[in-house]
Amino acid sequence: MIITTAAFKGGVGKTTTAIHMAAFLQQDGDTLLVDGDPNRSATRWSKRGAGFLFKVVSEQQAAKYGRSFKHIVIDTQARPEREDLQDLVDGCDLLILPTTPDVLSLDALMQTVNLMKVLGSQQYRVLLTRVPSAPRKDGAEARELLVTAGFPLFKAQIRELVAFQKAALDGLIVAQVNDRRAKIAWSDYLSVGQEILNG
Amino acid sequence: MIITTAAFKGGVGKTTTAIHMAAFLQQDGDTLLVDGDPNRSATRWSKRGAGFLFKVVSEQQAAKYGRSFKHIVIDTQARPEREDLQDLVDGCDLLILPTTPDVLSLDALMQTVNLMKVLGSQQYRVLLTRVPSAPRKDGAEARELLVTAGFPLFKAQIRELVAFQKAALDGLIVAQVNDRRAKIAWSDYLSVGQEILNG
Amino acid sequence: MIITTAAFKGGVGKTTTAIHMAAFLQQDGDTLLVDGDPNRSATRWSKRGAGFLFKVVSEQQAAKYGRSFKHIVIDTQARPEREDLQDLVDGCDLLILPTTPDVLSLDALMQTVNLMKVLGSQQYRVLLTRVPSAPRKDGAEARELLVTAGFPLFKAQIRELVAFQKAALDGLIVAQVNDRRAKIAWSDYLSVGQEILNG
Amino acid sequence: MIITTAAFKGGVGKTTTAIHMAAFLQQDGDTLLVDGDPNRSATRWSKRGAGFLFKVVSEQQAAKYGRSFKHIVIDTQARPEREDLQDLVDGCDLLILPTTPDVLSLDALMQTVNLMKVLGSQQYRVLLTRVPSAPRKDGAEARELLVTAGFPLFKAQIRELVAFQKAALDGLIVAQVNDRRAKIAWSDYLSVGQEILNG
DNA sequence: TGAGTTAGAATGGCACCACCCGTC
DNA sequence: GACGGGTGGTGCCATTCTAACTCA
Repeated sequence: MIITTAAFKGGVGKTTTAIHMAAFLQQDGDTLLVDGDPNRSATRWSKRGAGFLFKVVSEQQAAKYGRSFKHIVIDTQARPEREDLQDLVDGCDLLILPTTPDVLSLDALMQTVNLMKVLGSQQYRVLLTRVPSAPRKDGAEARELLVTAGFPLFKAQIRELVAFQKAALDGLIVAQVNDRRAKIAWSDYLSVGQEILNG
Repeated sequence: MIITTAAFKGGVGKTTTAIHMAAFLQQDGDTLLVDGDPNRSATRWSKRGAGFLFKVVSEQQAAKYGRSFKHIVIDTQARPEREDLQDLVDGCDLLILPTTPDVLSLDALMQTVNLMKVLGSQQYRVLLTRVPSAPRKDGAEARELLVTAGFPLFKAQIRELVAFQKAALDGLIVAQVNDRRAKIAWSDYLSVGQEILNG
Repeated sequence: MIITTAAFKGGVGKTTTAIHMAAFLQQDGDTLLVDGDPNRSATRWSKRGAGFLFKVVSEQQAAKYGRSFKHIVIDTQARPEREDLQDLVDGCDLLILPTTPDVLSLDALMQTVNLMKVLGSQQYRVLLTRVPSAPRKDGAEARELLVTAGFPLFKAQIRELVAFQKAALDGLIVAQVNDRRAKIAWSDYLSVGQEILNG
Repeated sequence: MIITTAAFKGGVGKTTTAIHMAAFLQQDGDTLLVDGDPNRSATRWSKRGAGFLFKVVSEQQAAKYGRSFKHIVIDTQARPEREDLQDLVDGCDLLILPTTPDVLSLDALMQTVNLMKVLGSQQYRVLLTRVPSAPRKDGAEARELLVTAGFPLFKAQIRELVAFQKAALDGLIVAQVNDRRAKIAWSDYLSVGQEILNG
């Protein structure tokens, strides 16, 4: 399975999503994470820690490792052009578009991919990330907005928790982090993964 | 005075900073905000509301309006190349590099602009934005990290408050927002402005 | 079902009524709002916000979308001529004539549509809008006046509340507005809708 | 002196303003009020009472009475086209555009007459009418909005008071009405008049 | 080392108060 | 002059999360 993550704005958890989707798929079989971000965020994340179970390579190395992995996750550079989107969709089994529930991110998302709404939800889906907890209603409001606008949306969403910060800092998967809510954080991405597998 | 905002990662408050610095300078004289972001975030922010006191134009219109304004704020596109940075610095009186106190943002910042540390703090400065409130220590830790690494840093920093979300949603300056903490949010940017004026 | 709103004087809540009747009908099935007002008030209202659940189109587009919607609400231009009224009635299942309980509005209404009183209340009805709260008696007096004059009148009436202002400002249905009395405001239009359904 | 009132939306106090400006000018010399509104609101207002000190005629009679009056006030029909505006301005000494401080009225006003902002404030001015009293801030906010947008605005504004309703009901000038606040209501229009005379 | 507890901060909801107007 | 109602402002409380502390 090939999963690609893309975003029109930084800071929405694109790299975090790519890494944890790779960790999820690794449970099922050997997985390759292709770091296409010019900042090399995923690679540097990986190098801070003891390494992940899955392999992280740059875009240039992707061809070489190509088909020796059961699953591939591709973390693309930010701000794809509208024309690139179709290419991204064609190049994978599922394109994940993470977005935070704030105005600027939603605005950039909706402004750019309105034309994609004709595609089926099998090909791409929007994932709400960094959702603040109650009593804030950002998540619910953003969800309603996106559904009204006709975007295919994951039922699961990713909470905003410090465990993700610690994971990035320590070079770990969030499930391995020493934090009281690490399990909860990981369960969010588990839900996303199961939602993908169950269609 | 010409102030430019740039960032190596989205979602760090680059546009929010540009808009509020323009609002600050407008207090002193007519100010022009040049929206150089391909997402046109500042322009769209402006259009959601009743308009700002300062004028917002695209990069293409910038030359035309050029010198009829006392102050100019330039909101650049995300992810400048390292070579562009010197150009950005040369093209303004002060380059503001906003960053959130999380690993990925700090990582991208420090990785890219280490060469700029030879420049004086008159020419560019880093601004910590979206700083979580106590008991989280992200702000203090990031501050210590940046100071240790030798970056010129604003003493002032911008809190993470919903008032900024409401401002973006309503197309207003945060000071005009109907929110309990709107005054506090605006005072953060006021501090930045005064820090600039006082050298 | 096709509902049309018309008024002989602006500022009586014609557009507000059209939008909220569309929101009411949308609960039952896909609804189309045809914005026939030259000021494009409904369209501009819609565009200020994140969009409504129902679709808003101009009069020119109405034919195209025509029959793919279960319900249609038509917001006509102000000040129809007396002869146009019969056409308006013929072109819909129910013609709603909103009016505020002030002399000038009532005067314009009664002066113009006296000839319609021969029609049954199945075809058109007057809706009192922007009714001030007690101790003002404007609503009761206007109601008595209209009943005496033989006009079919909705038992329900719409209060004058700032929530409606906020809804117009934010591009939302009044039920979604952040206001203490938003629920009350919406219940007024709910009553109108139920009164229509119950004959 | 010739004063014309026009509005892009009904219910903003256009007729009320015309009548009271006529009453104000009558203090200085014989005044004619030309009722150009198809609803004949001013004429009907006049006939409900014992008559005004100034004369009210229809548009068709205007030419006949033409120059035998020192002052003329013209109450035009609602919703002038943009092209008509220049004609309206040319046909009088001062064009008054009354507007209520609500979104829909302000929207219609600003949408239509942006092109007039190049004219001097000697030729037309916007008058805020039906301004709610404290603690509501509608008036102040609308004023700030209009000033920011560059419209010439009367410093004076007309409060929303029942005295105006009673005046319309009884066919009187608001100063003659039996109401506790009638004097206050009249003083609002007095301020407008004096503002006109003092330039 | 791990679990439970407490303090601090921000948000959202609710209640209370002051102000103003209109009616009696 | 008293009363009722809506609006805006302020203050209080419950919720949630984080960090620090305590205890086993």
